Amino acid sequence: MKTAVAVSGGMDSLLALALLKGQGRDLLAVHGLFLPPGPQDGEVLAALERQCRTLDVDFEVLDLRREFQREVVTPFVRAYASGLTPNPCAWCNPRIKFGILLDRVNGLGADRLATGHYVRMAEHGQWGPTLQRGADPVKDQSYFLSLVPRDRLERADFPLGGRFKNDTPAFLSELGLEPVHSSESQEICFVPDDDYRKFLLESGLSLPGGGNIELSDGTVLGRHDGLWRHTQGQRKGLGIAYSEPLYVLDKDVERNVLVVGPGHELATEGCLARRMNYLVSPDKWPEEVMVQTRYRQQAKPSRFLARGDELELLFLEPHAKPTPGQVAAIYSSDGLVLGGGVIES
RNA sequence: UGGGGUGUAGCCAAGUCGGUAAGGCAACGGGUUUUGGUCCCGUCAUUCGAGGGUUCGAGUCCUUCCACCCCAG
Repeated sequence: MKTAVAVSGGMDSLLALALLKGQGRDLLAVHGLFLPPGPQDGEVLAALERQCRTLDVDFEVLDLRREFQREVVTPFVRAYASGLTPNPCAWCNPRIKFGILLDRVNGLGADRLATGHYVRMAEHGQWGPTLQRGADPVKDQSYFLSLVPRDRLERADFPLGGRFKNDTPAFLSELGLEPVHSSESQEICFVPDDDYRKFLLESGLSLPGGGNIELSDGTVLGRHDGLWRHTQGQRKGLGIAYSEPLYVLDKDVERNVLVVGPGHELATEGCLARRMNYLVSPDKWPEEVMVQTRYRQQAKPSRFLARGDELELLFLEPHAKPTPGQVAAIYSSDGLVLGGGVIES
């Protein structure tokens, strides 16, 4: 029984590897290649390999660039072009990491896959193994894993789930380990300079052009250069001087109009999520669930109505308008992930 | 051409009995952050349409001119 550990070169996956090694597990470190070749690749791979040798763990490199392009990058670009705001990190987990990568490590003799995510798998009395928020509330990444199917999560290990991110650097140096990448790479991993607009422009896909910026009553305030440059709830970048801050309320794709308004107009009563990934069958859910429609947002209480792979949510507290294309993660009040889906409207 | 109104940073806009330029928006910079966003912090008028005058001191008073707006015609 062997466990594969996905190592990126960052400190979290390194710690995951070290912790599992300390448990005496039979390990295989795997590094997935997702991005087009870069100048530092050779160096990074060599460093990773050295690191694994030090820890006495076998190391494999898996080329998943094609798959990543097909499953994450291309859908990302298409989503923007069609007026949605995609969440590539949330897709990468079910499709790549716990999808294709997990399949590939199976082929290498590992039946489980461990990652450095700050989430936990809890054993619930009635629901069985269930995804749970990480112990560290500021680092919890369960939102990004809510689209991963349950049978996949049951084959996952998250050694960092009970730990706090702040402790990680010190703990690593105690172990005498140093990450290959000194800095955390945030933002979208495949978008250079954190500039998704430039990335879209260079993607070669034809993008919709400019149109009006209007208030919800139809008053024209200005022009935009393409709906894909904006997203619901966004304040910056409108370039409109008004008596108060204006936020994007809606992207009217039909009319190519960006609808904006003051902050209080962002409030909404509910939303519809589709392509639901149920980690716990909704007929077992409590009457009231907690819904998170953005990463790093406080989950809000909500009622729900499940219809097949659609979930209608009725917020019980004021809630900022969710963004179509983003993920709605459903939690129990004690932080167990009941499911996740893609926001439709 | 008569009558009225307005002119303060990119936009909106406070400026009281003259005392040495609020605030909001936008923009820019930074922080937070495994998506987009949000949020937080910081920067942003030696100058108040232009000239002259009164005054120790004027955006604030007087005056001339200019520009724009509205109602008349």
